[in-house]
Amino acid sequence: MEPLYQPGSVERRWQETWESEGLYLAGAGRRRDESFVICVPPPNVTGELHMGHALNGSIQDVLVRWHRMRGFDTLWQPGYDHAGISTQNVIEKQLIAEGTTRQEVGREAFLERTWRWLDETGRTIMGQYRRLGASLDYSRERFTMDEGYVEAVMTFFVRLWDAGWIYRANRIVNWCPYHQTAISDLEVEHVETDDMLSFVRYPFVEGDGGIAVATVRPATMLADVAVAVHPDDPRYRDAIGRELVVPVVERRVPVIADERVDPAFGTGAVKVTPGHDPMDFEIGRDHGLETLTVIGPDGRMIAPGFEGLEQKEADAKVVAWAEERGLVEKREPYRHSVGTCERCHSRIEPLVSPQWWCRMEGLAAPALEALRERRVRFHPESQHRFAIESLEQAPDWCVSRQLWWGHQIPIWACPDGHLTCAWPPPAACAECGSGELVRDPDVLDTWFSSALWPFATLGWPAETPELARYYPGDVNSTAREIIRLWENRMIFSGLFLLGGIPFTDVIIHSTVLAADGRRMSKSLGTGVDPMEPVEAHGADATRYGLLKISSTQDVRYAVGAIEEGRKLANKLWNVARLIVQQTEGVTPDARPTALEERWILARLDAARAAVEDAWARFDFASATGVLYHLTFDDFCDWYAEAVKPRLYDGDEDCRATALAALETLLALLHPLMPHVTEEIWSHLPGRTASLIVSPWPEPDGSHAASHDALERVKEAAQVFRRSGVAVELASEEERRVFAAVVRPERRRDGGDVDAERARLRKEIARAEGMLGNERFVANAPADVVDGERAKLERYRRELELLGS
RNA sequence: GGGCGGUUAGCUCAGCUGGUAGAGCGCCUGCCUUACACGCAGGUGGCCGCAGGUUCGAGUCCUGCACCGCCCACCA
Repeated sequence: MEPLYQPGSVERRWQETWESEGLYLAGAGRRRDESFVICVPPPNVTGELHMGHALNGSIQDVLVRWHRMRGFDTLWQPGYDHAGISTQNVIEKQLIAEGTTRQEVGREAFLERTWRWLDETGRTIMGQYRRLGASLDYSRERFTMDEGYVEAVMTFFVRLWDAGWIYRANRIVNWCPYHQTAISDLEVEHVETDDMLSFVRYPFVEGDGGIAVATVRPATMLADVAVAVHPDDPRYRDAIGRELVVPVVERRVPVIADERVDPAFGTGAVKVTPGHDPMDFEIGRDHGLETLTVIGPDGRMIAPGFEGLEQKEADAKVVAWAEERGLVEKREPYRHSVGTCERCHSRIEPLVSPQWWCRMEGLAAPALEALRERRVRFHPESQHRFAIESLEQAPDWCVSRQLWWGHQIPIWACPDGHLTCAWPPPAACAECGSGELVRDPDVLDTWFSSALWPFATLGWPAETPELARYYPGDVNSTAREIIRLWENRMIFSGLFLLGGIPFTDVIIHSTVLAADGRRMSKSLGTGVDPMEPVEAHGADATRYGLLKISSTQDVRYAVGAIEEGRKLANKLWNVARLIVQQTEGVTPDARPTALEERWILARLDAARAAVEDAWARFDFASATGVLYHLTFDDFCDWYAEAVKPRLYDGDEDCRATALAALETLLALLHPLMPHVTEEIWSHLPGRTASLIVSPWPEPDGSHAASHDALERVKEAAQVFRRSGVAVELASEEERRVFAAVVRPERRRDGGDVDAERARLRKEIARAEGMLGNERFVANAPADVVDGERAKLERYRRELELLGS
């Protein structure tokens, strides 16, 4: 064992060993009937591990390893998401770079190419999880487009259809002109954008004057079917019911009244364009207006006379036309937020198009009940409330996407237009028996399949032994932004399809921001690859650091925390060297014969309880803190220092206990820092089984009383080190420990006695002040008052020892 | 515009149901003491964002204000 712990080679070696010896497999080390199940949030097949994954992986691995040591039948389910739009984006970019398009290549060839690319280049994240030491059961890796998984997705859709919750509707959707597909509200990213706001007057058909409207998109005037004003707006009250002429197209449109119009914005009058604006679509629907379309699926104009123009060109043409006729009142710069596609950042085009929708009431109700009854609990509590609110307000789910990469919708149409929804693929139309069926070209929203992850990975809809054993699971851990997209949908689909919740606890972990507080993002260049600290400081250190900084809110990435982890690993390694070197041929055995032995066993016991409590509350930062101070302060700086002379002397009880105490320390640290603890474990005498499947330490409350005695020694040592004055100790044992810790050769004479006296006088004055306050003594809890009395007494005693 | 959270030592952050402020890093002073200089011992450093209130006592509870984040939202 070298003095400097080198994580790199050690960690890789153990990662290979653990996996090849089957210690990551579900059920490894199982000693009891209960199971503990977590499924990893399936990362995109095309993705790389980012800091959020690394934190989340650390969280899940700690819980899995802890439960495995406690004897649970653990399963940590790995796998990937096919990530419809994201993956298709990658392949489409490649095609464009090659001078072609997906349309030219064709659907079949495109899909073939995607599969080939995935096999060659995708699926890198599970390798990175391995390097982090994540003990997933890699033998069970699943993919949302696996043959069996497709069965699950199709079955889900058919069940929804049979329940009557799937319907087709022509609605205005968020249309991405680049991907040429509808995307959900949740996939739209709003960005502040600078635009021009144009005020254009629409003349009355009869009589003079007109009404001016404000618009940032003059081109959409071509599809205007009305002008709306607020019913109570005095400026326009008389205009309601009159007709206006839309410039350029010279269409006659009515002035209508609608409460959704904000009188304070612009001119207080809104042009109504149901075909190209979400609010206008609703107003149009409610007033029975026609829906006109002047923009095509590629975002270019299709209006007569404007065909093929970019919208900006069309805007200019329309404004020019109106300006020539003196209808433009003014144009001014205007900053507002514009929806963009979160994948390609194209400006979202609100377009009316036919899509498949899923009604939410029937799905949401049981999930809401489960949340309100806390059968599923989100942590922290604020996220629990958010999950409930999101479900209460969940709008119908647009499940169709005009993509190729994904699960094609299992609906077929016959020449007469009858629809058949079935799986496996039907041979004939369910209504007329026609065999000429054409399948709907759309695919399902990616989240439609992710919603099934906790049970589709276990073989559902087949009734597999895994499903019986591991469903429902226990914990799900994920990022905040995914609560509505994923968590809520897993809960309602589990309830709908299996009649039971998929897990009981949802951990919403911190978002890891860059060190300067900005978001970690590739485009900003603020991202940090988690493999960087793993290579520099080790996987153990990285896990430690990430959990140390984690909290219930966003946190800043701090290398310092990871360096602290590296120091902890090194410290542990070295104290183990000390003990291992002095205990050749000794059998570990806790023999609490001396004070320092009893004390460290009590400290280990207390730390075990604190750590268990913190893990169980998902308070990962507290747990790392407890383990850090246990190792540095208690084990190394006090216990190891106190015990050294007896260890060198060959005291058998001391040596056997030191080994036993070290073993307990290693076990407590293992879920957090598996590699360094396993490496040390392997150097201990008589060790054959891996620490992974070794039992978690049992409670042992028998030594708690030694605490006070050692605290007295600590105080005496501190006073001595500060002032050079030796405080008298009561027992032989205490004096022995004192002598071991404050070694004679290190004693220095003198010390700053005056400073120490001044400090004590100050403390005494403070305590006397408090105890002199009658109301304090009368109202404060007894232990607080007693604590102050004890402090006061001690300070006086110490002051006396220093002499005045 | 709505909702949630933050403001504590130079930096990053802990402080549970109110009891008189802590950690790590940094800085200062000693130490290469045969486990570890990725170390040991000791120390410096805070009107706990601002203003009120409740209380014997307030980072801790209440009210208002000021900044800073995040999420959500159809303001043309």
